[in-house]
Amino acid sequence: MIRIKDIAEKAGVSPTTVSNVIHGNRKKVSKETVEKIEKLLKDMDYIPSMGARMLAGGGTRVIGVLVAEPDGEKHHAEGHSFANILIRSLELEIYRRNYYMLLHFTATPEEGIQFAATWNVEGLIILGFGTADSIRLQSSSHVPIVSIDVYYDDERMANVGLDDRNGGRIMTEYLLETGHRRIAFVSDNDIGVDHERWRGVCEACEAYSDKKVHIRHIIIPEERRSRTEYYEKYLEGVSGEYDALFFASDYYAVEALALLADIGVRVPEDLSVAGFDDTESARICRPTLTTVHQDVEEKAEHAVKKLFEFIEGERKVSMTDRLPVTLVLRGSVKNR
Amino acid sequence: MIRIKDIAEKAGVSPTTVSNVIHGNRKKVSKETVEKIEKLLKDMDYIPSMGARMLAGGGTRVIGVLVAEPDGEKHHAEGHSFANILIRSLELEIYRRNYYMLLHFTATPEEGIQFAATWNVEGLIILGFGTADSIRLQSSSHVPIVSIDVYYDDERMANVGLDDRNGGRIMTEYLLETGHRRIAFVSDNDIGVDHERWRGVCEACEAYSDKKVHIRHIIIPEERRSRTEYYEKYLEGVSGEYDALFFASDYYAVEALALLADIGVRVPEDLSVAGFDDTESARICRPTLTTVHQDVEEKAEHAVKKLFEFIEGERKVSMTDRLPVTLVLRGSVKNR
DNA sequence: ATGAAAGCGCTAACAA
DNA sequence: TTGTTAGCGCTTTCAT
Repeated sequence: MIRIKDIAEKAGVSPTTVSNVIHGNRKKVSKETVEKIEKLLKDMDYIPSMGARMLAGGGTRVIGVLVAEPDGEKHHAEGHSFANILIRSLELEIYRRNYYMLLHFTATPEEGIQFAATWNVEGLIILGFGTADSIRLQSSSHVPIVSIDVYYDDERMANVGLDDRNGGRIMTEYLLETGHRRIAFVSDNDIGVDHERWRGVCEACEAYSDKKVHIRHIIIPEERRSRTEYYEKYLEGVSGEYDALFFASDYYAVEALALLADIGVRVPEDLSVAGFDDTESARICRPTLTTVHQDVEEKAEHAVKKLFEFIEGERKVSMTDRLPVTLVLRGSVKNR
Repeated sequence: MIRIKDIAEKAGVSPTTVSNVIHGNRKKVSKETVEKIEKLLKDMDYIPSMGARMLAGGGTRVIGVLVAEPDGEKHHAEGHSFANILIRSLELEIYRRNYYMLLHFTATPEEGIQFAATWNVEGLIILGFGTADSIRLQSSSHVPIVSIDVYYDDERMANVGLDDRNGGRIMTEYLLETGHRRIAFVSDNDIGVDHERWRGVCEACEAYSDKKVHIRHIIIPEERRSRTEYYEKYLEGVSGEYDALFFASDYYAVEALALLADIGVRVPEDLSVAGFDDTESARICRPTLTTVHQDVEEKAEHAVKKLFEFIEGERKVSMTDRLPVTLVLRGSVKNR
């Protein structure tokens, strides 16, 4: 292992000078020295020791990414297929800035805090946590934190999410315009993101001229088994009761598409179906899924950008950013 | 921040003793002292400094996970939906052993090596790399490395993968038994994993009594656009030419299912379709997909277990492990 | 423009 | 069973 000291000796200068060159403090070093050292650094294949760096207090260059681990269940990991892309994009963005990503799946915020403290991370990106847990994390840690997809009562927390309400609204407007009057919004909860999407649904209906609109929010079980049981009971009658089913995620929508096909309900002829997210599956299923598009990579980029604004001491970092969503029209919705 | 020194002072002992308690060297410390220190550690909320630990040479407790970044393309990330679960399972296993996972998506092996050296990782798990890159990584780094899903010419590298050949074989045997005689194996390459699966296909056919069997290996473009174009040209005639299409991944199989539906080819009536992996999508598509099941979590567990056998100096670590696969019969294949 | 020196928190070899 | 001590490689302050 080549140390700064080794380079210094070879160059006939002091370790301080080498350190200065490494950190680009070029005002303190003569041009010739800089060049000489830089060549040596390369030739001798110098690789910094993160341990020493961390200890010496130069910053750890570690960003922690905390992913909420839904208590021992794995179905979630499968459902949220974009967590994959998100994590990848986060790492790309973090590494681009010469930082490193320490990824941890944590069941409790407390453990997450300990994790962050142990590594003395310079910043934290958290995802999948509820409001309460996110606040707990924010308040018990003093490093910059950016959360993804959380809704706070006040707007003092740094967060990047989607314009979920608008997503709910534009899809519902579209459904209304295409003649749907009995619309069910289907999600597995009524908090955070899904609550906002549902509010968007409501707003669109309230603003609509034709008041003979029926909407309902159906909450389905999150756990797959229970959900299947639920569908076995209620899916049969659904096409008589509703014109359109608007699911809070493509995952649920695609699943429903299959189950509807099983019981002979034709989509979109008998019933329209819409999703949210625009994942790969929305393009691959049949009929193709009309859905609300979100740009996951943009989300990651934005979150990292924001985190670094914090880290670099930017004063006026916006708190909650809601990235835009767009409508993607495909085959699962038809004019009535 | 609470240091070992602080705890030591409070307890009236030396830092060494505290360190010993922390590391469970209980033979060197009296029982009362252990208890006293442990209480203090908890009460004062001691959190170790990884930087200091790394520097002092007690091991970094960092495992690097290197994921090959297919040159700038993102379709891959979407396709391999199990990378998600794999990474999560890896972290869980690593953390269970009180280690930390540093995740990095790298375009070149060289960068990966630098990454590993910078952090002085105690071990490396690599995935998505080809044979050549994997060997390059193995030979230029002196930490234990376990690769996932790589095929080496010799068996000197530590690797965990699937019994891919058997997977290809059992599916093909099943197809033959159910009366299929013209079978195409479809993948986007003919190396590594896919090559093995294809060999399995061949072996099954060679061993089959009825020799009037036609098999072919079709290579489709990896890039989605080109693949779509390819399908537009050739998919039309496929049901006349083959009885069954056996795809090297569920992802491709499900995609084909949709495209076949588009052009009016009925699966399984006109043509049987099979996949490999048994991902979530195989259950959700219609018809449901007959496929070869692999256990991704087991793969992760196994890889980490193996890596730690190396780290702990185990001499007789097996080199290549091939985890079992099983047949999953669903609706996309029918008796002919 | 360059260097000397202190110290970050911890571990481990050695002493007591 | 417990303590003393010497670094690990780097950054940073203060001299020069």
